[in-house]
Parts: sequence; C-alpha cells; structure tokens
Amino acid sequence: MIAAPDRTPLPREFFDRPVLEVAPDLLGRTLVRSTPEGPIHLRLTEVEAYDGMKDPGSHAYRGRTRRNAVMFGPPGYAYVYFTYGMWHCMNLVCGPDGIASAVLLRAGEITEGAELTRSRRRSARNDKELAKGPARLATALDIDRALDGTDVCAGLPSPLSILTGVPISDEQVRNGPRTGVSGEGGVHPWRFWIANDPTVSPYRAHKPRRRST
DNA sequence: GGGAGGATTTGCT
DNA sequence: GCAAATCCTCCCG
Repeated sequence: MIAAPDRTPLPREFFDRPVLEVAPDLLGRTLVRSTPEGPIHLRLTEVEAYDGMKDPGSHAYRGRTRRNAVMFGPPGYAYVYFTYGMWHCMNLVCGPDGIASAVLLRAGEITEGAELTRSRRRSARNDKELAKGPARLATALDIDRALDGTDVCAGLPSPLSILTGVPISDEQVRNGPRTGVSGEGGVHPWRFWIANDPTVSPYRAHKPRRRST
C-alpha cells in the first residue's frame, strides 16, 4: 500500500545536515508558495549544492557580504539573490549556523496553482517549462528579494515552506556537473536531478560574456 | 535542438 | 569597471 503524502513542513533538523546530504533528499519534495491568489505547489526535480566558503562556485567563497549574509545564518531559511540584471534565484540554507552552505532550487513541476504562474511566464510554451531553470522557477512563484531570509520551517501559513511529501528512491537520483558555474567551481558533480523527468533544465556549461560593441 | 547575441543592474574588486 | 549559480529571441538545420 502506498502511504499518503506527509503534508507537514520539513523541520529545521532536515536542513541542519551536510548540504550534499540535503540536496538529493530535497528531490520530490513540494515547495509551497503561498500568495494572496492562492497556493502554488512545486515538486522539486533539480537542485544544486553550494558547499561552504571553500567552494569557489559559491557566493560565500569570498566571505560574508550584505548580499549573502543569510547563507551564513542558521539552516531552513531562503537565500534569494538577484543576478544578470533581471532574474532572481532561490536557495535553501543548510548546515549549522555559521556554515555558508545552500541548495539552489533549479527546476520543478507545478502540481497545483499552475494558472497562477502562467501570466508571469508568458514565454513558456508548455507547462513543463513553467519552472524549468532557477530564474524561471523564481519568476513562476513570484519570488524576489523581499523573500530573502524567509523561514521555511515556520509552519503554515508562511510565504514559503517545504512539505515532507514522499521522498523519491535513490535509484531515481542522478548527479553531474553544476550548470553555469565559472572556473574550477564547475567541476564538482553537485547538481542533482530526477532521472528522465521532463521538467529538468538542459545542462549548460559556463560561457564568459563578451563586452557589447 | 542548439548556438549566437542581447537584455539589464547589482555587488564587489 | 566588469562579471554574474540566466533567459529570451532569432536563426539555422
């Protein structure tokens, strides 16, 4: 018999572990974004781990700044940053207070409230593309820096929380190099996704940008 | 489906 | 100044 999904939010202890344990364990869980129009549910299908100050791919590599301060705090909080002049990306802070590790939420499947996301994702040609990529995910769920530092373990109602759900089996987890990470930080196979899931974003190696003419 | 080029602004060196 | 944990449109095949 199949157990019903557990709708309690993941407790803080879930995030208070090494980030390389937490990242694959997040796959298949449901991120709940509560909005005035109603809840949006996102089943996580792809994530990336950023492992502390030693990780050259991490925003924490060059130390604490105002931008990345949440990464250095306690686990179970959202770190939301702005990049490329246009986009937001969301992470979940892991490990104990003082260790700047986090998991980037890269893609997922909208399982409830898709109609609330389509007006923000006009370029999506089908529902699989609504949250296929970290900035698309944040756009679909109306996530911006106002949510930086949000406690995702506070319990409902909260702007953001993660339902315990039903974890997926290890056999369904794949891993490989991180996407779009420059330099030596890109070599770590710390991107995790669900095998054969159509909402996983395509792999793209980092490409330095040329100056405009 | 994949590559090139542009968009657009913040944060840090 | 310039790079940035990206995405979109256009074009090609």
